[in-house]
Amino acid sequence: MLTDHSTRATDTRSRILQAAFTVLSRQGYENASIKEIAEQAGVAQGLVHYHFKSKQQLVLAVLAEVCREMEFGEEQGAAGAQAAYEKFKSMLKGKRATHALYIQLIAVGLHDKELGAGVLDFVRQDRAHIEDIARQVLAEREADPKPARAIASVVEAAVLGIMVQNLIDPDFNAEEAVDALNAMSLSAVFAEER
Amino acid sequence: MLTDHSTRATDTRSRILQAAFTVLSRQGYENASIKEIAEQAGVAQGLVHYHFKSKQQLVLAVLAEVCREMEFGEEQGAAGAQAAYEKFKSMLKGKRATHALYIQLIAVGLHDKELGAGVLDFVRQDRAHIEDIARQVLAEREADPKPARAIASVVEAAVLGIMVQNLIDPDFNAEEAVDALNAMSLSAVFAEER
DNA sequence: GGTTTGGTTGAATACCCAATCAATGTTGAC
DNA sequence: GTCAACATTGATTGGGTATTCAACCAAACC
Repeated sequence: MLTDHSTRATDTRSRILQAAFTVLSRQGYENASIKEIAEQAGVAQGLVHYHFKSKQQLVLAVLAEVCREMEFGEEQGAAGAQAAYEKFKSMLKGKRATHALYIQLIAVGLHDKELGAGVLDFVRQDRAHIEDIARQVLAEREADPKPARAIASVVEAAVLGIMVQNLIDPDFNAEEAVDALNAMSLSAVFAEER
Repeated sequence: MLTDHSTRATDTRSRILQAAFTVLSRQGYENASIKEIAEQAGVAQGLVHYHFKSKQQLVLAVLAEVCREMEFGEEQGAAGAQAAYEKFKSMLKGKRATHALYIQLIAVGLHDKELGAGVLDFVRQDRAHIEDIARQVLAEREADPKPARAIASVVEAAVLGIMVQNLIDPDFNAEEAVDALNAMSLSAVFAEER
C-alpha cells in the first residue's frame, strides 16, 4: 500500500535508525551488533549495510538524529538562559537514553576520527549557542562581552558533567546542580559589572 | 637475580598494569585486546589471565591506578582551592592519556555494572573532596555552608566537561576555562555572603 | 636430589562480529 | 506484459576476541 520505492526505503531507513538508537543507548557501542539492530528493526542483517555502508556510518547518522533531539529553543537574552536551564532540567529526567548514547559517542569518538569530528561539531555548536546567550545577557547588563567565550566553555563543560553524574549516580541531585550552575553563571555576569 | 617468586610476580603484574594503561588509553576499551596488552608488556597472553581473571578485572585494576594518579593534594581553604585549580591546569596539558582513559571508563561503566561502580566511587570521592574545600572557603568567609554540596556538584561537573572538551577540541582554551571556573566558583561564594 | 609451589608459555577452544554477495522479491515505467 | 531499478534476504567469508588448558620452568624447601 506504499506509493513507490523510495518512500518504502526511507521508511525502513528510519526504522533502522530508530532501532540503532534503541540498541546503542541500551548496550553501548561495542556491545551493539548490527545483527541485534537489524532484529530490533525487524529486517535482515544485510539491509542495514545496504542503507548504511558501515557501522560507523550508521552511528554517525544516529548522532545526527541525537543532535536534533538535543537542540534547544531560540528565546533571547536572560529569559532565554532561564528557558534553556529549565529545558535542560527536564531533559535530565526524560532523555537519559539520549544522554547515555551521547556520552558513549564522545568516548568512541576519542579513537575514531570520523565520529570524533561529528561529536566535536556538535559540542562546538552547542557551546556557540551558549556563548550567544551569554553575550546577550552581558549586553543587557551593559557589561564587557569579552568573557562570554570563557563563560560558555564552563557552562558547556558543566552541562556535560552534570549529564554524566546524573547518568551514573542515582543519588545525584540534578535539579540542585542546575540551579547552582544557573546562579553561578549569573553571578559571573554580575561580577563583570563592577 | 630476584629474591623469590612473589617479587617476580608483582613485578610482572605491574608491568601488565602499565601496559594495559598504555594500550587502553591509546586505543580505547573495545579496541584494546588482551593479546596486544600482553605484547606491550612483553609476556605471554595467558599470563594476563593468570594475574587478572578477566579483562574487566584488569581494567578495574587500571582504574584504581588512574584514580591514584588523579588524586590531588591536601592544602586547606582558599589556598587549597587555588592549588587544586593550578594542578588541574597542568594535568590538562600533561595527563591527556589518563583523562582519555578516564572518559573511556565512564562510558564503558554506563553498561558494565562492576566497572560502573568503580567509576562512581571515584567520582563521588572527587566530589566529596571538592565539597570539603568549598566548605572550608565558605567557613573562611563566614558564609552559610549549605550550598557547598551544590557548588561541588557543579565544579565536579565542570571539571569533567573541561576534560572532555580539552581532549576532543584542539582549539579549546583550557587555561581560560579553568580561570573562568575559578572566578565563577569564587563569585558563587561571594554571592552567598550578601 | 627430589618434590612442591607458583609463575609462565603458547596453542587450542569456542565464540561473536562487520561486511560481502548472489539470489529473490517488489515496484513503477514503458 | 516485460524490463530495469531498487529493496530485501540470509548464508558466507574472513577475521577477531576472551578465556582455558596442558605442559614447562625455576626457585624454595626438606
